[in-house]
Amino acid sequence: MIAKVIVDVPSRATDRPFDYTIPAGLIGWVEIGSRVGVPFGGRVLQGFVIGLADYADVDVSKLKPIAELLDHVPPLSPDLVELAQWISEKYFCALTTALQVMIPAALKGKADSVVTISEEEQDYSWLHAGEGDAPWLAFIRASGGPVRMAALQERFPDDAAAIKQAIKLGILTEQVSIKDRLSVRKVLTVYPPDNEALAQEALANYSARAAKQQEVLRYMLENREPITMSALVETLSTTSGTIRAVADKGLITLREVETQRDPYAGRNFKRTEPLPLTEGQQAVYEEIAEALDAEASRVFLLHGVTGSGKTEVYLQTIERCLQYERQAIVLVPEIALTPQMVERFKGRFGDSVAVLHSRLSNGERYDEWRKIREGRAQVAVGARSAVFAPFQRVGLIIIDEEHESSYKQEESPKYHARDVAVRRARQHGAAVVLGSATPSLESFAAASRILSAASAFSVSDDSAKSSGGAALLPMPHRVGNRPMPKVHLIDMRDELKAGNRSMFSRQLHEALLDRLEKGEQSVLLLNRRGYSTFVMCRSCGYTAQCPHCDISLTFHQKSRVMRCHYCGHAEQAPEKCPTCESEHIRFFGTGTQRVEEELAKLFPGIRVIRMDVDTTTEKGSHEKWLTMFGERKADVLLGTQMVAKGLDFPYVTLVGVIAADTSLHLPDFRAAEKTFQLLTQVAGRAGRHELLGEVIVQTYNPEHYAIVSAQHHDYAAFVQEELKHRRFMSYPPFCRLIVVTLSDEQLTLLITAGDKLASTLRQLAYESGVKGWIDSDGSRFIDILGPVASPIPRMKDRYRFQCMIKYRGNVGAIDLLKQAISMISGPQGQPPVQISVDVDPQVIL
DNA sequence: AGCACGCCGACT
DNA sequence: GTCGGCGTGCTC
Repeated sequence: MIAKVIVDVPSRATDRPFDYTIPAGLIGWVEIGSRVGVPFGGRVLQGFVIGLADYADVDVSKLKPIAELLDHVPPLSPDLVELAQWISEKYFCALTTALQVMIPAALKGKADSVVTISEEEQDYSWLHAGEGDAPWLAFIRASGGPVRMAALQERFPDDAAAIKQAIKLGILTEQVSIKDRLSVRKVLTVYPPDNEALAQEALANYSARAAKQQEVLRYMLENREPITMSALVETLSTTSGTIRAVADKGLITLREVETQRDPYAGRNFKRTEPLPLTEGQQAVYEEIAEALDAEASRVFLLHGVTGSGKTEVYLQTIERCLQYERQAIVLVPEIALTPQMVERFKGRFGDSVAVLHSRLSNGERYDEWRKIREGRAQVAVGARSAVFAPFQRVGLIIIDEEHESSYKQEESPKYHARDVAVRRARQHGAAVVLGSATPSLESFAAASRILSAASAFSVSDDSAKSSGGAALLPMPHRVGNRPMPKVHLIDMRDELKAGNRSMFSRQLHEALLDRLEKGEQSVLLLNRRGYSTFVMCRSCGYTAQCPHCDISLTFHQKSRVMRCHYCGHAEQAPEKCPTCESEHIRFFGTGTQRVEEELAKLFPGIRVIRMDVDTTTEKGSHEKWLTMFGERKADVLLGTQMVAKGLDFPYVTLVGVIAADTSLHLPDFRAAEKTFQLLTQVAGRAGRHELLGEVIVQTYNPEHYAIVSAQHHDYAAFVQEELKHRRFMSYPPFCRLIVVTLSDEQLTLLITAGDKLASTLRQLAYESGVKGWIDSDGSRFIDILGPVASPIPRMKDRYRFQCMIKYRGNVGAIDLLKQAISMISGPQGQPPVQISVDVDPQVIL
């Protein structure tokens, strides 16, 4: 039996299966999806088995056996291995990279080796200048067994060469194995007496001086249940020493017991029952239920206005799904994965919910993952990567706020969770529900059949035969028919004309004052996308730039340090301008900070919670602020994007947007869409309950369609206008994009390679039979733009150029690109410069 | 990615 | 004469 193994080296040259024999002892254990340690080029690496075969593809004499099997149960299943293969092809990454994102970081094994002395009685004094054994050799001898290589290196850092030599000469034998980074958590547990008669007797005869010990013993005899040491200490208000003393007498037993970490341990989630559905919810529910009943892999776009009760629909469709003994995955944008959100799922489904988010420790995430794989959880709620939750039979995948760009991973593999979800659902015959108040144009186009199916959904690229597309399920009304909040646009140019130079318009000022008097709460959004805190000289215009990347340094108030977001370079902020020596160097602090100061000035005694990167980096701080706000310990919640998502506070009756336009004019074709989405989302935070809500939007572009449509809660109007622009400019959803970034330290090399890639690609496209490569009817075309300097032209001392490929229809763009790259690469496939590919990019800044 | 093999400069 | 620079090639 031969195992096809993908080794954990993410490079083009090794991105293919290598064959290994399976040692007799492991036959039957090694499966597709197994994680193994294999000898590879003189060392032992972690690898994944992606196939089993009777015969090897290479000469049998070259084969080596698998060195070890790393898990009893394979961490991946065949369907996930297949999904990884799809990801590596579609998103242009090494297969091992795709496999790695599917397992928790705790299982990313690293080689760990031990050495032993091969022949004990030899005289090795010749190894070093002195008498007898070298100190490191003596150390190994003294230990009497295998010594960890890492320990040896740490203790004898100067003898690395000698130790290596000894291994080579066969004096030392090295044994390598893969060690996981995971630690199983153990808890010291107290067990009741085995011998009750003896214990009863001891209890009666306990020395009067050991009352506490007696109490411990009595407790254990009465309760007869194992209890953790810490809990026992707490209940009897004693010390572990006392308990140990009882154990030393042999009356009770102490044992280390493996436990699961539960990040939500000790939290009681109030059980909730399904709510009666409104007519609109019911109709949507039935559509989805029908697909669940039929085990049909269908995609639904649930377009529900803010406050229309999407979550309740999710909960009830999940319940339906669970009835078929199939599992459900719920994806939520990281930032919306708040305790409020988790509570709703835990409240309905209790312990069968596993929660996966980035704030968990490696160990916690591993335990939640195991809970899923071992069938103890039926529902997984999590961010992007939860789409890989290792369920056996997925019946339903829900993607909440499907338009969020955080579903696209920006590092390799640069996958989009929405597209992966659709693909995974197809494997399992599962339904996909994409929910949003402001669907992405791509999803909306797919659902409303504006375009031919083949160009609509990313997934339909590889199967023109599948109908692609999605079914549109609208929920246009709020629960209880609550009105949408009234949105006022304030033209800030008029404010300036009227002599108001403050960042608050007179209307917003008044409204804030009003809420303060009534004791109601307000949310203030500072739309700060694309604007960071930087250092600038007011006299000469100098701005502090990173010496390695062409980008402004970000100023951190606390430490007065300027830092580069891309490479981490940091330096002290200067006292005076380094070019003109002027003292007028200004630090433009975070926008939110300035707003906070202004608020304090205008409204003395106002209680403000500020949420931005500075105040929410600490673990749990995000929750802390929101809880405080929920308890009405503040009048105003001020923040960036993060205050716009999924929050639901009954006393919020005013939402103010300080500058709606900041994201409108970014050089990104999605700028208008992002602005519309943000305004709509944040407006939805107001008046969700009994109290009516009001929204005040300050802008310099009160006639822009993105802002006007948001004012009228008119998604359809926005889409109609935006689609016109997209069609005219040939952007998604009217075509698909691939951005290829080339980077190198040498500019000349880079330019040559860039030109070569683009011309090769154009030639290939021309030859590929897309006649004239721009098809006149527009149903199929491919267009190659560039190379041009990237928006960040230099990063980490490397220059960057990019090409953009626009295409539509089944033109095999990814294959053409693959071909072109291999044509400009060397014989081993080594590219002349570093090439990184982003398929369906979300941010084109 | 690492590591070995291999062909040209400054040293005991 | 050798030690060692890192270019090229390979890892089942």
